[in-house]
Amino acid sequence: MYSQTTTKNVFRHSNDYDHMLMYQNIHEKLTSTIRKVIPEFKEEDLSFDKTGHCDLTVRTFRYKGDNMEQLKSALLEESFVKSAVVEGKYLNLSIDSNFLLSIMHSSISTTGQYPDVFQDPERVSVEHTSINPTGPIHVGRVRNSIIGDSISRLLKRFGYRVTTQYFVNDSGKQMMSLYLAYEKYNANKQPTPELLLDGYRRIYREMESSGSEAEVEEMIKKYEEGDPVLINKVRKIAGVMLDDIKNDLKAIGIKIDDFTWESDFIVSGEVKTLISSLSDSIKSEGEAKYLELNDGRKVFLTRSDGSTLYVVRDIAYHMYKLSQSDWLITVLGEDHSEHGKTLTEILKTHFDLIKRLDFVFNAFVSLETGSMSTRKGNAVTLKELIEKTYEKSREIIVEKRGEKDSNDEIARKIAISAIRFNILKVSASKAMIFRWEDALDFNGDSAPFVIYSYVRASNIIKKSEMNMDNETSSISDKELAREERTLVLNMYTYPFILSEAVKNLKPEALANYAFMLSKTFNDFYEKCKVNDQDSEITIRRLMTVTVYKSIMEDISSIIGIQLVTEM
RNA sequence: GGGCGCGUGGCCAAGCAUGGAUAUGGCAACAGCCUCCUAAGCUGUAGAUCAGGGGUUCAAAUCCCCUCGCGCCCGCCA
Repeated sequence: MYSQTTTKNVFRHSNDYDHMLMYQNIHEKLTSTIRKVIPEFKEEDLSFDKTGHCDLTVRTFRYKGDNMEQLKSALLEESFVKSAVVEGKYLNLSIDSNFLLSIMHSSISTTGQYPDVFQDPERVSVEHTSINPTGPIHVGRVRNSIIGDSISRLLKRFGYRVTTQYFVNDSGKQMMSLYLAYEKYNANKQPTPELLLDGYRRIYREMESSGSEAEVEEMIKKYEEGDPVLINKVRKIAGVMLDDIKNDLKAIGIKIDDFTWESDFIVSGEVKTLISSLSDSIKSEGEAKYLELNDGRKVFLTRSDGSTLYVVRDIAYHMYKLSQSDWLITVLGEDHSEHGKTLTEILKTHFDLIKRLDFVFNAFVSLETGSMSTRKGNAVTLKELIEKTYEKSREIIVEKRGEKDSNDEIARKIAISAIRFNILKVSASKAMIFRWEDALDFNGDSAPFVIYSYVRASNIIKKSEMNMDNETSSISDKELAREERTLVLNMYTYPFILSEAVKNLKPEALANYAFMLSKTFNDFYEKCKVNDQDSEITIRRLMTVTVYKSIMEDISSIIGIQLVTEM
C-alpha cells in the first residue's frame, strides 16, 4: 500500500497518472520552456496572478536581456497556453480552462479525488489538547484541539500514518487538589464532573484563604513515590473529568487515539532510568539536579527531595512518542513556547534527536473582560458554545423552511462546523477575543456560507438529467463566462494550497481557501446557469460542479466541516 | 529588565516564509437584485499614512534596525 519513496516531492510523479500531477507539470513544463530562453529562470517567478491580469504570470525583472517576444512565442507553443501578453516586465499567460477541468475531472472519476497523492510511509504523531483534567474544556482550550485535529486530518489526507496523542497530567498540584477535594467534601458520593469541579474551586479558595497547601504537598509526595493505591484512586477521579473532556471533543468531531498518563513514567521507573542515563551531564545545586542549556540557563530535573519535575516526564513522553513515530508535532499554548524550545535542545544534545520535531503554538483566547479561568468560573465552556450555536442554527433553519424532522441534525452539523471554522480561520499565532455576536454570526466568512454553496452544488447535480457516464472526449468551448473560468482556475490551485498548508503546518490556510472557493462558486452560480442549457454547456458545467463538490468534500473532511445537502 | 509573538479601513481577518502590477475579503453602513438550479446568496457605493520612524532595493505590508502599544514567558509549577 505504501510506496517506498525517498523523495519529498509532494505529488507523485509517474507517467501512469498524468491526471494527478498536472498541477506541477504545468509549472515544470512552462519552467523548462522558459529556461530555453532564460537559462537561469527560477520557478518562483512563475506564479498564479492575484491581480486580475491573467491566469499565470512570468516575472522577468531579475533577468537581463530583452527577449520577451522570444519568450512569448516559445510559451505559445504549449497547447494549453491560450494567450501570452507582454506587459512591461511581466509576461501574462492565459491557460486553457478546459484543459484544467479535464485534468481535475479525470482525476476524480478515476481515483475519486483531486489531487491524488501518494501514500507516505512516515508515521507522524500529533499531540494536542493535553489539558489537565480538572474541569470541562472551554473555548480557550479548544482552539488547541481544533488546530491539532485539523493538522492530523490534513496529514492523513496527505498519506501520512498519523496517531493523535494526549498527555494526561495526573501528577501535579492541580490534579492532586481535584482528588483531595473529592475525598474531603464528597467522598461517599458518586463523582460527577460538576461535583468534582465544585470541590476543586472550593479547595482552591480554602488554600488561598488559609495560605496552607500542606495537605496537597503531602499527597504529591506520596504520588511521586509511586503509591499504587493512591495513583489508582486519583486516576479514577481524573478519569471522570477526562471522560467529560472526551465527550465534549467527540461532540465537535474530535477523537484522540492515544492517552498517556504522566504517572506511567513514574510507576514504570522510566524517569529514574532517564535521569541516570544523563548522569554525565547533570549538575547539582544542593540535592536538586539540573542540566545547563547552551545559553547557561538551568533546567531543573529533580527537586531537593529527589522527586522529578515536569520536564523529565515530558522528555520520557517524547522518547515514547519517538519510539513509534518518525515525525512529532505538538500543539501547545503559547505560554509553553519556552518549554518547547528547552525540550528540543535537550533532545538534540542529549538524546541525539535527528527526527523531525515541530511545535505549533496557539495564542490565547480571552473574553472582553479579560482572561478565562476554569477556577474562577468565568470561562465559556465548549458545551455552552455548542448549545447556543445549535439553538441559533436551529432558529434560522426553522425560519427558512419551517419545522422538519431533519432540522435537528442539520442544525447540529452547521453549529459544529461554524464553531470549528470560526476558531480555525484565525492564524494560531494571533490572540483572539471571544465574542458571542461573532461566534453566532452565520453570514460571510463562516462555515454556513461554505456549506450553503455546497448545498447549491448538490442541488444542481440532483436536478440535472444529464447522464455523466458517457463523457465527451472534448469539452465544449461555447460561452465560457469569466466566472466559470475563475472557478476552474481556483479549483485547480487546490493541491498547491494543500501542500503549502502541510509545509507550514497552517490548517487555517484551508479554511480561508474554502471560503474563497465558495465565494467563487457563488459568483459562478449567479452568472452561469447549469441545467437546461445547450447540452454541451450543461455537460461542461456539470463537470465543473462535480469537481467543486469533490474538492469541498475533501477540504471539509480536513477542517471538520460537516456538509449537508439541504439547509 | 530580558526573551518569544502580535499590530493591516469603524470592527474582525487574509497576504509576510520565497519583495514585484491599482493591499484581498468579511461584519457594520448606504443603494440595488428573487415569474430563473435554495436570497444563509449576488451586485454596487463609501471607508486604509499596512502602529510610527529609519535603512536595503529598480521595487517593501512583506527583508534589516530603532521606537511605541498589546499578549505570553522568564519557578526545585505543569
